[in-house]
Amino acid sequence: MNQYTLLPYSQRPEGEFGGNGMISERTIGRMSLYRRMLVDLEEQGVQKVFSHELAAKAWVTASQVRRDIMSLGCSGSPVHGYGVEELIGSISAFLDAPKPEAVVLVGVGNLGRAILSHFSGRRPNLMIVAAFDSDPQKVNRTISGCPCYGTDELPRFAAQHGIRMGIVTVPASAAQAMADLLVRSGIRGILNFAPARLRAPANVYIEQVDMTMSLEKVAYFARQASQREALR
Amino acid sequence: MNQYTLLPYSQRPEGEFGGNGMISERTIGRMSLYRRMLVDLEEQGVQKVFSHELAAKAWVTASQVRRDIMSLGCSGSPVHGYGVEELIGSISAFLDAPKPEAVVLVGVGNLGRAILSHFSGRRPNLMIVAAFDSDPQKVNRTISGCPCYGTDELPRFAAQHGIRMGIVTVPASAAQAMADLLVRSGIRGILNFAPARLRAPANVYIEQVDMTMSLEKVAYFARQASQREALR
DNA sequence: GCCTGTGAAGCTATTCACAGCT
DNA sequence: AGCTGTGAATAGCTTCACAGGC
Repeated sequence: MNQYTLLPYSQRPEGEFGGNGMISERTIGRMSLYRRMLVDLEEQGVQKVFSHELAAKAWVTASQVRRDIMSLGCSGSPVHGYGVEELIGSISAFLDAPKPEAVVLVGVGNLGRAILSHFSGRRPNLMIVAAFDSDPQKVNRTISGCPCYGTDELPRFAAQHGIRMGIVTVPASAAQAMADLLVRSGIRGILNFAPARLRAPANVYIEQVDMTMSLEKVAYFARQASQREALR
Repeated sequence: MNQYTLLPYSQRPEGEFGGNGMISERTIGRMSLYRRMLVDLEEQGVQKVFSHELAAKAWVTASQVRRDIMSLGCSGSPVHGYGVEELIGSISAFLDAPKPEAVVLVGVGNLGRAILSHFSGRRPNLMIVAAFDSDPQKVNRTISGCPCYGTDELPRFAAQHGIRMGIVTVPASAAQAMADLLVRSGIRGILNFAPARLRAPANVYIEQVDMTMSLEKVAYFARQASQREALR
């Protein structure tokens, strides 16, 4: 048994993500979702919103919305609902760091470049400030407005800029090595697009985005749906 | 209340995805994961595997692995574990359609192109056979080995080729319209990368890949981790 | 009437724990 | 001794249902 062995919930190091009394991982995800919807509403000039309206947009139940908002410590009026601006403020105060945060990306392939351009200029408080790649052809260039360096410069760069988050878009074969490098560089959260389960010490949060798994899930359920229809 | 209103579990149209007696959505995802790991093992010449070995690779518990395999109707020997090849066969028989399936992609932007090249030639039984875009500049070209057509040709193409799955990589503002188009074209499963909650009739399965939400989750938990450390 | 806030109930997913086997 | 298969227990998440308010 090494540091990476999965422990049962009860034995995991105290304060595991989403654990005891804290707000759950699922709820955090929905907060992000609600905020996006609320920002849309605000742009449309809407000032008040009912839980069932937000629920319809987010494709969850109204109870769920009320629970989530409750866990924020926010409250609404039975007559007018929740204040859109106030809610955005509360969610942001809860989700975001006090200052904008810098993020690095490792692996400047097709997917890496797509993600660079996807996030470039999007979130002002979550910015990809540098990309890293082991291919000498790619370093010391600017890609989608983002400077690209060699992976050997990552530890120094991360320390210098106090980076806490990294995005991994290297091939599966290199993913674990890059994750280890990120962890050694002081990173505390990794968003991984490589089709490999990364392991890291318990104090590093890892979010897996597994497109192959997602596509296979869709394939399975699409087939189920077709078959059910054929039965009727 | 329209066709898109979210119903409580108990009232949803019978045979909802993952419902009654069926194998759960989570389990399906893990099947895909296990298979990938098993294929790796097979390539390394490994013939037998214990639940705890697979569990360590997939980053889940051994109980979980045994349960999942049980739900496949597969069984192993207490002495040697599970047969790698046999397990791959059972998972594939369960997950895959009898024949290779064709998939379309809508939205040939940066992300669309990245996904085209990501999946091109990868899964032999899940192939993106065509891409669609409303930009006339992009149509009638080949991108990453995949022909690109105008979105107006989608219904005909889908009907002709019996397409059941679509990948959406258009901007959020166009996503719902494209989902509607896919549904009208007979699609039964959508993998959506746009930061918008798509709605579709209950017989269409939708998998959301929300990169912004994922990144914000990572940001939140990375910050939590740092703060916990600072407390010590 | 129609909303919020929330305790209680219900449901699902995961893990425990151990019989059974070799 | 060490594994699988699985009923039972537990944990976690979502929804119900209703009091309280305007």
